Amino acid sequence: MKISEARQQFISTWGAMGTHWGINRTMAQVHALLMISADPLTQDDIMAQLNISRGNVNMNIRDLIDWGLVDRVLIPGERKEYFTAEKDIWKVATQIIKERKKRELDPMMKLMDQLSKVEGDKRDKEVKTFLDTINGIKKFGAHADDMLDVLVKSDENWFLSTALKIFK
Amino acid sequence: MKISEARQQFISTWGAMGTHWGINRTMAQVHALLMISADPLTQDDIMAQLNISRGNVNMNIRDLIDWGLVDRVLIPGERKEYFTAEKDIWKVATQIIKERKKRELDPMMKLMDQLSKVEGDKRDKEVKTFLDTINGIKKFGAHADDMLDVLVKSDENWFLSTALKIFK
DNA sequence: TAGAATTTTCAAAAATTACTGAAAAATAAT
DNA sequence: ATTATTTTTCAGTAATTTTTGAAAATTCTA
Repeated sequence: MKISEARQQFISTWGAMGTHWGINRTMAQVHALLMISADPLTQDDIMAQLNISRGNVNMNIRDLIDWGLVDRVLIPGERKEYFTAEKDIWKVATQIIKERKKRELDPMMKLMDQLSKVEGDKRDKEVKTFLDTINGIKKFGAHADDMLDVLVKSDENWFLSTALKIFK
Repeated sequence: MKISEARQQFISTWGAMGTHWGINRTMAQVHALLMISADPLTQDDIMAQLNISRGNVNMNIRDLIDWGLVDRVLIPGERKEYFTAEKDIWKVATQIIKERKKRELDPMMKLMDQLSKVEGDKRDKEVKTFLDTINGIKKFGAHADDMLDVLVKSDENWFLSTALKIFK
């Protein structure tokens, strides 16, 4: 397989995978392209390589920056903005975990706290089942939260080697 | 907050969350409804409670069964089929992890293996960056695979308490 | 085996989400 | 301050995904 074909394949698959993870196809493709690009790219480079419009590139790049996965790079003497992606996959993963925890787990747990205050007789089967579910999620969420914090704060080698030694 | 309102809120939020996780809104809502329902429900119950069509219920229920999150229940003497969801959230989580590993991680790793065989001079910057990315993902994926296996096979209390004791 | 109840399928419609491209805003150069 | 370059916005359009509902298939009953 030739390098150009392999690159295409990677971008396309990473994009398809994105849709399974609540990220839109194009955003994942831009990310893939930047990950395998040795040097920073401009909006025009990305437009050309992925065959998408300027507006589309602009919006997805902004989202990627919000996610902390892409950085603006200033090249001295150049007028245009350049963009580059974090290439260490462990850092990419922890960054995604950190963001999703903030955007999804935290608000979900806040809601569970509210819902667990529902009024009603706990001997009522409907109320009991509801509260059991909510409280189960609360407990699980609290554990997950703690573990993800540890995971995100630790460095790759320490975490993975320790974890595997112990759990395997 | 009254129980009926709380239930609605839970179903609606769980549904919205689903869309962030590559699951469609309705499928997540059906799952939410079944989790907080004390007794098994029929397709008609679900249609009525979520205000959706028969075909929609049918397809989403089937998907949930494929995911291993919902089971058909036979009630003696009843003609209709009943459905129920696993209520232990740890089991729900491990089931989802197991399925996603199979559907997403495994094929992705297979692709990385192929792509790492790309032909080209490793001193070429383009080739080197590509291979570094691919190999990084391979290494990361292998670790993740091992850890998820342990996680899925262990029981909740053992895993969470051991993990927290060690890593906190 | 015929008829009734229930489930499944799937083409068409609706709803949602993503993309384009041109105009406006911002930034830099002269 | 004017012009040139680049970035950003966003209304309209396109593409994709989800939902409906009625017909077909299946399953059960007698």
